[in-house]
Amino acid sequence: MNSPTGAIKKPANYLLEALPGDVKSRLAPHLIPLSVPLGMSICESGLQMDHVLFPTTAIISLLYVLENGSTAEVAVVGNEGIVGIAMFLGGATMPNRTIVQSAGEVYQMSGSLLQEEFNRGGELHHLLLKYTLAMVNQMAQTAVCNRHHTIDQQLCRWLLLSLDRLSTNELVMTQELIADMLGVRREGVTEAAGKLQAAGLIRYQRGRITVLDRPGLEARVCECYEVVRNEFQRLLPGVIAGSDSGMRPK
Amino acid sequence: MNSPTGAIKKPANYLLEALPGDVKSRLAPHLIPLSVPLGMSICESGLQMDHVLFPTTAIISLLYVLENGSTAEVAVVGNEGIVGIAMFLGGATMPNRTIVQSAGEVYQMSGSLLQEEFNRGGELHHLLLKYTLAMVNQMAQTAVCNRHHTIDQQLCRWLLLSLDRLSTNELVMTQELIADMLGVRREGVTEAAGKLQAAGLIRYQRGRITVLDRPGLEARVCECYEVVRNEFQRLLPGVIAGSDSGMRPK
DNA sequence: ACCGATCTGTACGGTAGCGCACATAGCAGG
DNA sequence: CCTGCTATGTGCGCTACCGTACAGATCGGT
Repeated sequence: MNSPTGAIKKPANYLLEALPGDVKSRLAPHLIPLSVPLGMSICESGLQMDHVLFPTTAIISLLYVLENGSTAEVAVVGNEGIVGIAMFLGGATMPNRTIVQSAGEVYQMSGSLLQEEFNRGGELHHLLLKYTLAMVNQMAQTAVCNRHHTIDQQLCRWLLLSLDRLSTNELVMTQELIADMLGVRREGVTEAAGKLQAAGLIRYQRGRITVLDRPGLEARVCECYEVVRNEFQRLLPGVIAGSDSGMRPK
Repeated sequence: MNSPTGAIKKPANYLLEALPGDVKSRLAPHLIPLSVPLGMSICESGLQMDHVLFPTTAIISLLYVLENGSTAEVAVVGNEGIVGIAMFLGGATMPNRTIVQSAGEVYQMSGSLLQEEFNRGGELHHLLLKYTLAMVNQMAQTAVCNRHHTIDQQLCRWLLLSLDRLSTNELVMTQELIADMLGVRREGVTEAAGKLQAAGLIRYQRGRITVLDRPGLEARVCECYEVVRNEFQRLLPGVIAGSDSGMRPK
C-alpha cells in the first residue's frame, strides 16, 4: 500500500505496515513468522503469555469461557491487529481463551521487546493505543449484539468479520466451532446457515463455507458489523482489514 | 486507606489517590469538583468530549444504543475509575452514551491536560493503561454474561456493582432505568426484583432500593461479578471500589 | 386533600433459542 | 468395500423472555 515499487508483497499485518520505516526496521529482526493450525489454543484463560502475535493470513479469536463451559467470542483479530494487548497495557495476562479461528501465518514477537518499543512513546505507542480503543469498541458492540440480535444476524456478522480478514471467500470452519464463537447451540447455527444457503448466499459442505453473495450477507447483517468497521476506519485509517468490498456508511 | 492520620477524609477517587504525591499535586489545581444529577447525560453517542471525569460518590454508566433504541450497559465507573478513556487512547470520542447512574460528585478535568500528563509516561500513564485493561475485561465479561446468564443473576450482579461504588446500602434507581442498563424489559426487572424482595434480600420502594442482605445477593450472583472484581484487584491492588465486604476468591 | 404523573405489579399469548434424541451424510483408513 | 468417526439435518417439548395491555400504588405539587 505504501510500497513505491510494484513488487509482489508477502502477506502483511497492516498494523505493522502502518509504522514508520525506522520503527519497522527496528522490529523486523524480532518478528518470527509462524504457521498456526485451525483450533490451536494460543493460550488458556489466565495463562501467562510472554509474546504477542501479529496475524497476517491467520485469524485469531478471543473467547471468554464460563464455569459451566459456555463460551462467547468477544473479539476477533486478523491482519489488522495484534493478539496480546494485555502485554503493553501492563497486565501480562487476560482471563480469556485465545484460539486460532482460521489457519494461517502470524508474526510472533517477544512481549518484552514490544514493551520496550512501546515505552519509547513513538508511533507504535500511538497506534497500539488507538487499536486498543477500536478493540474496546468491538467488544462493547458485541455485548449489545449478544443481547439484542438474532442468531441469523449474528451469523452474518461473523461471516463478514471473517471474510474481511481472509483473501478467499472460503472459510474452513465447522458449525460446532461457529456455535462456540457465537455462544449458541450448534443446531441454532445449522438452522441459520440453512436459511442463508437456501437464499443462495453461502454454500456449506462439511466444515467448509463458501460465500457466494457478499452483498446479500451485508443486506442481512445487523448494524453492529458496520459500527465496528466504521470506528476502526476512523481510528486507524489505512489499517483496515479485508478486501474493502465497497461497504460504506449510508 | 493510605492516610497515616485518623483525619476525616473527603470522598476520594481511588485512581487519583493511587498516584504518587508529585503527580497528584500537579493535577490537583485542575480538578474541578462537580455535582451530577441522576440521569444526566454526560455525552451522547459519538459526541466530542473535551474533558474526563473522576467520580468520587457518583456512578457513571456506559451504554451502547442500537438503531431500534435498545440499549445495554457495557461498563460502569465509580470511585475506582475514570470516564473518558478514549481521551488518552487517542480517539477523543466513543460511540456510546454515558449517563449518570447514581447522583453524586465527580472531579472534572480538561482532556488535553490529562493527555499532557499521560504523555509524560509516568505513573499516571501506567495506572490508566492498567485501568483500561480492567475495563476491557469488564466489557468482555459483560458480553458473555449477556449471552448466558438469566435476568435474575444479572440483576444481582448489577446491584453488587452499584453497591461497591456507594457508601450506603440504598440506591436511587427505577426499575425502568435498571432495565435499560441490563438491556431487558422493565417487567423483567420487576419480576426479578420481586423474587429478591420475597427472599428478603432487598426492599423496593418506588425508585429506591435498600439492600438488606448483601451476602444473600452474593450467593445468587453469577460468577461474572467476581471475575471482574478479581481481575480489578490483580491489576490495581488498592484501587478497589467499595467497602470490601469480604468477598474472596473461593 | 386532591390531581396528575410516575412508578410498580400482573397477566397472557407469542417466540427465539435451549436441551435432548436421533437420523443421515460425507470422509478417512484399513 | 466396509467401518467408524465426525459433521450436519431434523424434530419435539420446554423455558426465559418479549410485546402489549392495563390496574394499582406512591409521590410531589398546588
